[in-house]
Amino acid sequence: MPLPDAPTSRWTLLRHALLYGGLGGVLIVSLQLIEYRYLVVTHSFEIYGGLIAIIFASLGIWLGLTLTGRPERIVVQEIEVRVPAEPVVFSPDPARRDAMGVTKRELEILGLMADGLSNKEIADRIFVSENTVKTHSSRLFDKLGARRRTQAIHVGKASGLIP
Amino acid sequence: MPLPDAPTSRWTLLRHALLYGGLGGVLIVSLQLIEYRYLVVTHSFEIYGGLIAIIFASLGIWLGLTLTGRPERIVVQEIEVRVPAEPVVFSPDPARRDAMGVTKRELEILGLMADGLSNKEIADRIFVSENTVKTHSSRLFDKLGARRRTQAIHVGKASGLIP
DNA sequence: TGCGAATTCATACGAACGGGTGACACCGCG
DNA sequence: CGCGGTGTCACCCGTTCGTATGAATTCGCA
Repeated sequence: MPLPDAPTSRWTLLRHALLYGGLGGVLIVSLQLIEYRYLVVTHSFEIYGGLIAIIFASLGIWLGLTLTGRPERIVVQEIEVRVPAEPVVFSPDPARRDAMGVTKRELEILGLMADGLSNKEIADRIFVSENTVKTHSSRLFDKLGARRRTQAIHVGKASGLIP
Repeated sequence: MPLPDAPTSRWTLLRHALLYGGLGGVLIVSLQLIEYRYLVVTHSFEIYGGLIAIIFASLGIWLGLTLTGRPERIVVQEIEVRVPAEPVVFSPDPARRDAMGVTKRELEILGLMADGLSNKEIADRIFVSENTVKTHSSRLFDKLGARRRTQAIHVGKASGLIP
């Protein structure tokens, strides 16, 4: 109950409801068939009722245990073992750069883009005109297969071009 | 559209449960009525069978819920998480989110932004209009102190809002 | 049950962005 | 020396983005 995002989703609930209904229908039909064919003789009601009672009681118990979910709470404790991982200082790897045909200037602009700078701000930062930044970024987008600067940043990070 | 992200309030859950339960009940009752109208004379025991089934199923559920001792087992699983390259397996931390007053929807949009999607693509992805995405992102920029989406992504990553 | 927050949608407008093209200069290499 | 790659800059045009404003609806909570 205290878990708001319990694994028993709405779908699970619905599935159980459907399963229950379906099983009930199948049982009723099959029991009727059985009764008509083999137990129609005498005193079938007792057998019939008994079977229904037993089966549905079992089914109910199973449902009671299942519907409410397993009464066990699994607490997952994550123990983080930090392995060296990436070097803290990002090294502008020329290999990755050349592999994609990205020039130094383009990579530089990509990094400034990732820092959230606009074209104008980038232009002022590296002392070129805004148009120059545009041409660089256009070529960069071509090489990265991106259509937006955000996409270029995403690809650049995924490719290890920028930290 | 209710994607699995939505919290799906308890009320909605309850409503669906009641709906399907009610449907099942109506089905059973109507079936029994039909049966009663045409077969009550010769097959009245089937009604009793149904009653027995319902009663024993309820009894079984009750049994399953109460009689069977259900000790709450707390299973603590300790998992060693080795971090190779990327920082940590990112978990959407509501604390960080609340600390900056960012709503779930805004955070969701920020994440899609960081994946390089345009407003239109985000709108299509989460089934809202582009204007809605614009509204969300505007408010998000206010809260993050950003003026561009790239800047918002940068701030979001620096703040641990997004991986 | 009422209220504030959250979500949704719309319109309009200016700013930023991206594509396309053309141009010029520099540098290294054959 | 020509040639390709790179860097720089400009213009135009269409798209996308961001802002402002208003409003309706739903949700969560007291």
